[in-house]
Formats: sequence, structure tokens, C-alpha cells
Amino acid sequence: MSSTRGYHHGDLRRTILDAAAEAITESGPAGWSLRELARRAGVSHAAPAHHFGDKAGLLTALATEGFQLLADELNSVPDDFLEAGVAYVRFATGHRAHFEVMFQPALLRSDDPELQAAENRASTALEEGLRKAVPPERASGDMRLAAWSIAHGFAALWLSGAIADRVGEDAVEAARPVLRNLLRG
Amino acid sequence: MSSTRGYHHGDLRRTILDAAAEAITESGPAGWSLRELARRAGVSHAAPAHHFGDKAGLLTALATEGFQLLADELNSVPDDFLEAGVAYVRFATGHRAHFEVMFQPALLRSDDPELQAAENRASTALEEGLRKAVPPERASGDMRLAAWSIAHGFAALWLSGAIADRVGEDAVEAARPVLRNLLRG
DNA sequence: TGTACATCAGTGAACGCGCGTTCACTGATGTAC
DNA sequence: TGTACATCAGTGAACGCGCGTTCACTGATGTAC
Repeated sequence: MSSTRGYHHGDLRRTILDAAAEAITESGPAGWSLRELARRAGVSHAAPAHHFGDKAGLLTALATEGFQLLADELNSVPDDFLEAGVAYVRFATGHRAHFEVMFQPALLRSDDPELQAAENRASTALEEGLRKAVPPERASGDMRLAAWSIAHGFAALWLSGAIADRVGEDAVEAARPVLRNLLRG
Repeated sequence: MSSTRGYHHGDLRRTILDAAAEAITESGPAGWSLRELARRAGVSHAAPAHHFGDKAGLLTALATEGFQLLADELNSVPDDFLEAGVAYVRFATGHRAHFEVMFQPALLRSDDPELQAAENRASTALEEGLRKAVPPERASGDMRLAAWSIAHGFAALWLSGAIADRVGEDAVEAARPVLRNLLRG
């Protein structure tokens, strides 16, 4: 980072997390090694292990951060039917590395207490967001699942490039008219 | 396979693809090596490379097969609104390894002609399925995208375990009432 | 029916490489007095 | 304000291992005659 930094980095943990997010965005959660991450961050190859133990630890930290960001995003949404879904898509496409890792539990240490706390917080915010997204007269468990599914599916398809020919670059704007279909035609 | 097989396996390509699907189901598309696959299949460690070149070649072959299976599944659906979506979920949850690989283009050789042919066939079948899934009076590009998104999202969430507490083991049966929400409440 | 030969699926030893992990270390920072 | 010391973030050499790749080979199968 700064060319005048001394022996201690100051914010190496943050730097490594950022490098991981960048590497995941480019090559997926498995297309790199801890050593490559260290190279990207410009630190010794043993540094990532020093902070995170191993790759699962690093991905767990990233997923934890992801759940916190998602909760923040959802909590900041006005009490509007569509905006909760749009916020979900905004989060997924704006933090694709986090999003990718959050939904691959096999990569994570599921028993990590900080991860669980963040998951719970996101889960509460999501439940709240789904209530906002669903008109009261149509409220039901299946309808909330439908709302989550359509937002999640749109984000996943966009991230995979599968709908690139139909949608263009601005996923968030494109999401709105699609999501609206769930609330009648 | 058969204990009486001789020097030539007879169907090693098939065996390796099956081993790959199994390994992916257990550990994702990156949680194993070509050598481990060979061990699972009980053949020499050089055999997978002999058939597929490298890992990308193998995953491309698997994705190709996946697109063919998806096309078959969608083509076999009666002309019913809901059933196209249900068929999509049935495919995704019944062939999770294929499904996972199909939507990660970074893992594949996108220029492979057989892959492209299978993609095109699946794409046509999907477009047709979406037409079936959408009532004529609500037909539009956004509505078709909504139908694809909700089916894809439901499948992805179920596969990731994120909705295990709401849905139980039979994803296909659970999908029906969820998908129905898109066609009015 | 038998022989000779080409083909090619599959083998297994050997290689060099990048990996994660270990461990003794260095040196900056914070705190006690 | 100055000194001594503990702490701990970060280093870098060394290791053993599994990996993909190469390559000369083996032997089953198919075909020509």
C-alpha cells in the first residue's frame, strides 16, 4: 500500500480480504492459492495463514462480512414492495465474491460463531425485507419464498452471464421490471 | 467395474464422467484433482487426461451433457403453465453436479462446438418452456425472465441448503406452490 | 478360417512445480515503572 | 521524559506432498488379405 509502510502493515487483514474478493471475482472461490493471495497483497506467503489459519478460515471471514453487508443493505431499504428485491440484487452484483461464497456452505466453517451471528442478522433482515416485498393480502410462506427465489435467481443468472444477451450491464435497473411480475402482471 | 474386464475398459469415458459428477456433488467443481478422479474410477492416473485433455475439458463434457439433459427434460414437459418450472427444478436438483458446472462459464471451454450445440438446444427448449410457463395475456420478455429467475433461484437456494429449514427434502413438490405465486396469488 | 499389421485405449515410471505448513527469527508497538 | 520489557504482526528458509504432464510401453480390437 503506502511505500513508507514499515515492518508492520497496519491493515493486512483488510488487504488480504480485499485481495481474496478480487481473486474470487476473477477466478471463483477455488481458482487461487493462499500464496497467490499473498503475492497480490505484496506480503509474505505465510501472512494469510497467520491471519486466517487456512483457506476455509479466510472464506468464512469473507462470508461473515458478506452477511453483514447484506443485512446493512436490506435494513437500509425503505418500506417499499419492490425495493427489497432490488436491494438484494444490488448487493449480489455489487459484491459478487461475497455473494458467491455465502451460498457455498461446503467452503465455510459453519460452526464459526461470528459467521453464525452474521448469518442470523442477515436472516432477520431478509425476513423483514421479504415482508416489505410482499403485499399484505398475499402474505404467505410460499409467497415469501417466491420473492426470495426470484431475486436470488435473477442475481445468479446475471452473475453467471446467462442472461447477458437479454439484460445488459445494469443488473439493478433491469431487475425492477422483472421482479414486478411477481406482484401481478 | 466388472471384475473380468481386460486391458481395455470399454466405457472409461462414461465412468470418469460419473466419477466427476459424484466428486462435484460431494466437494464442488474444484474440490478434487484428475488424479483423485482416476482413483475413484479405479484406473490409471493418466486416463482422465487421455480422454478429456484436462480438467476444463472434462467439465466442458459434463456441462455439454447437462445442457442435453436439461433440453430433454424441458422438451418432455406437457403444455402446462407450472410444469415447465417444475421440470427445471427437477433437473437442477436431480443433476446437481451438471447444474453447478453449466452456470460457471469460467470453468468451461466456451468455444467447444459440442458445448455450444448443446447450449443452443437447451436454450431453445428453455425459451419454449418459458412460453408454456407464461399465460398468453402476460407474455413479455420481463415475464419470461421472471419465470426463469424464480425457478433458477428456487433451485439454487435449495441446492445451497439455504432454505432447508423451510422446505424439506422434496424440492420438486415444494417448488410447485412457490412457483404458482408468479401466476397471480 | 488364419495371419499380419495398424490403431489406439490405457499403463506406469519419472519429472519439475507450486502448494500448505512449520519454525526460528525480526522488529514495531504498547505498557509498566 | 526515558528505559526496559512483553507482545505479537509479519518474515523467509526449509520441508514433504500431491499435482499435471510427458513418454515409452503394453495389449486388446478391428481390418485387410
